[in-house]
Amino acid sequence: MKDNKVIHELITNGHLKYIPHISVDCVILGYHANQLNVLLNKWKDVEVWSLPGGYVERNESVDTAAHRVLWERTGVDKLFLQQFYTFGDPDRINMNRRLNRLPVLFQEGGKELHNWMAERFISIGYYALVEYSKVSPRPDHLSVESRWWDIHDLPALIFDHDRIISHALHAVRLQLKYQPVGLSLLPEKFTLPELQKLYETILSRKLDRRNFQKKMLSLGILRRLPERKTIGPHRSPFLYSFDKRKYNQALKEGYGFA
Amino acid sequence: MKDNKVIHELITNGHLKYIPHISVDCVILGYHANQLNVLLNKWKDVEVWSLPGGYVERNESVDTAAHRVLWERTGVDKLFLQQFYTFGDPDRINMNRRLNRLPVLFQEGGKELHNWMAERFISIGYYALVEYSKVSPRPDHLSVESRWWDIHDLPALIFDHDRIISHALHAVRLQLKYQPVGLSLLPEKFTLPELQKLYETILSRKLDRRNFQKKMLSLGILRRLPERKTIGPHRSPFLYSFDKRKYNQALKEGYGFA
DNA sequence: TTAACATTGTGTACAGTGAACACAATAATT
DNA sequence: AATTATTGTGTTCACTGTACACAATGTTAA
Repeated sequence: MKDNKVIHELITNGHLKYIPHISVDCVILGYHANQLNVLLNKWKDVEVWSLPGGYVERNESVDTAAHRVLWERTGVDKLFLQQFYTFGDPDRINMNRRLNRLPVLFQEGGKELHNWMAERFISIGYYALVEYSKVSPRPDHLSVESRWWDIHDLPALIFDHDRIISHALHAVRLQLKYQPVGLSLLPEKFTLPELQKLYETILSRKLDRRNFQKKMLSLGILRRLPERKTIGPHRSPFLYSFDKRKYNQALKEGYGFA
Repeated sequence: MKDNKVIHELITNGHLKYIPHISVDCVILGYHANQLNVLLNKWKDVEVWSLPGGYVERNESVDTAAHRVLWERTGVDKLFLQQFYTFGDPDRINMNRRLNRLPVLFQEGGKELHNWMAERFISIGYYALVEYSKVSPRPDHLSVESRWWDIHDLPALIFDHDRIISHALHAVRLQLKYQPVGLSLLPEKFTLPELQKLYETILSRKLDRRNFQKKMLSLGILRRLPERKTIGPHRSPFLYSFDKRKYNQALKEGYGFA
């Protein structure tokens, strides 16, 4: 198989290309059907899933590495990608060891292997918010499958990846308080009820429709379009789009704090 | 010299003990005379200063490494130490290159050296708040001097350490909004005006005395003592101490967000 | 002894924000 | 034209933060 050759090359010579002991893990959040999803990869030979991650090239910025991983796993680029925490416990690799046998990385013919990829890694966590429909999940060489999972109904995860995900969710909820969210999660034109459902999904709680509208409009990052959206036997809501200049300004400066 | 022997050992064999390419930098903030200070080390042979930092042992948690650095440089332990960002630009090492000659790490007899310590480092930033008087700054083996600097009047700093410091200051100010600050910066007993001056110093702006008192007391982390402090020809303010249980609870849970 | 002064302790008034709630407008169906 | 579900807009109220007033107090100077 071609993949196996790539893996072998990575295991034997990867340490020349990449910085050892450092990895980047991306919590890629997609929004669909009022549900918040995380993109996960299934490992080749064991029943565990993991966050899309990667290594940092010897002369590459960590931010760039995170963007590269995102691009390689989703085909999406130029996205809001936020570093949120660095996980540096030496035991993190053993945390969720419910595996009955070791992944290919760590063994060969039943014998435990020692290569640079099986050693301790300090992982820098990033989260991204992507439009679900624009993403075509692609597994990496170590994985057989890549797909979305409901963030509240996750499969068995490797290492401390469950902890990384909750950390990321916490960071996203915090962001919601003082920075805009939605540009990369909604289509170009959207209604206020649609935006509200996104917020409710991220926060896992209901918001008051009227207060939400007032608040969002007062932020000044939305532009009401002359069109409305037909949604059935009810009043048609206005369509809105983000004022990208003001959106990015709010993203940079925040609006929760004086 | 003994130091030179230690340095030589570190340069030649350090990579066996420590994880390469990873460092920890601590922004240690001390408060004194209504001034916020940062602890800096002066490098041995060049006119630059740097943050106290260190490396992560092969089987050591990153958090532990940060605590160890703090302990080694200040003699203080069991402190509130907060990871705030990881700096991973490959060029960060060259950012403030106003050096006319390279530090000893990077050269020997005029020739540029290539050892593990002179390579690229990804640095995990921590900040700590310490009581100024309890600290006895101790230079590490690479430094000749260790002392406090006014955070608003810093000397020439190596690498991107100026950027790390502003990041840290930003993080501390954010913490002030939703977590208590002061337990490690003030003596056991203190007055409300003293606490207020600490807040004003961190935020670099004046606060209203009356509103500040109301706010602080409403948080429920202070205990008024029966004593007062004599401060001169004026009314004597009450002394307070932190209710450590409630303080730590507020530190954990925060109070700015519901 | 007492007046002056700087500083602290406590209280009040007002504006702005978020939360709870009321009602009219509207788009399709009956 | 009536029905129904949903949206757009407005009102009320409690709470928080901000601005400001005044009395209490510890020392110094007259």
